[in-house]
Amino acid sequence: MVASKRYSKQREKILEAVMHSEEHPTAEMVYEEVRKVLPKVSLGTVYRNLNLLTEEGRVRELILEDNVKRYDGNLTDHYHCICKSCGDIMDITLESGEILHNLSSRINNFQIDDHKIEFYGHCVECDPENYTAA
Amino acid sequence: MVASKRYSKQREKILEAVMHSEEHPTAEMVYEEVRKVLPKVSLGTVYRNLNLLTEEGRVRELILEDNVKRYDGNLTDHYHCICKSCGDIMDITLESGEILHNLSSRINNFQIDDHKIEFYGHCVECDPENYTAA
DNA sequence: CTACGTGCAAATAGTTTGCCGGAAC
DNA sequence: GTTCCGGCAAACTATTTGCACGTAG
Repeated sequence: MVASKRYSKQREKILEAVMHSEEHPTAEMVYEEVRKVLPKVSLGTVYRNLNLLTEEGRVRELILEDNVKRYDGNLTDHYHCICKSCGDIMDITLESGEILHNLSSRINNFQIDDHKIEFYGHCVECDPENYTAA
Repeated sequence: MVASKRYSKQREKILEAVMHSEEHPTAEMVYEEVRKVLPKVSLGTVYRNLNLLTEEGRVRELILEDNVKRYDGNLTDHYHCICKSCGDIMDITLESGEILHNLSSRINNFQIDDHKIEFYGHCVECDPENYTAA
């Protein structure tokens, strides 16, 4: 049987930090945030709890091109846009999910459970000129 | 001006190893492969040259959920299917590229240059039952 | 001959883990 | 009181880098 999870202030604050963040924080960033309210928290605890919360499905892990784990408190179906200039990561919701699923159901020899899409480009702040051209 | 690249047997063999591999090898795997023909090659050299070849666009870097960089000698537009059981990574070519681009052009405040899709699921070898059910 | 590339080992970044004391229940 | 959890530091994994020597051009 699975061990029951006890309450801990650390875990609570770590979850809050992810949920309240808009910036898909790394473990390090969560650590800095939690430290503001629990100055004695350790980085190890942050890592342990982020893994635990991920396993429980309370947060989502994100691995992008920089090979650093990021965390996302948004549990709804969505994709990500990553700005190649400022590194900003924004959520987008596209109805293409179904379309993709339909398309991909045609793939032979592979049973698809899930998919992941990332868009790379530039956000308005970083490249406003492109918007007139497009 | 960019420094000109000299020939080196190591670089040649490293590129060959990636091109001839079907399994999207990690640096470690490329190292083992190259060691068969150049036993004195060092891991540092493999990393240095994989980065160089990536910059030159001669191979492509792949970052999946496991925090390890992989390399792909297939430079054509394609996506990846990752088997959650055996970890096998297979290439697929989908015409959805255009469809996706069209869909995604509707995204506001973001100029999309590129996108990346990964499918997660099970390959035939790992889950043959699903194919009768579907 | 003059860089550039390699081998080697040390350094770094991100993450995990063992141990012991402290908190939850 | 028992068991889980956190703090700390050491360990680990993947990758990068400095240096002295070798090699391409």
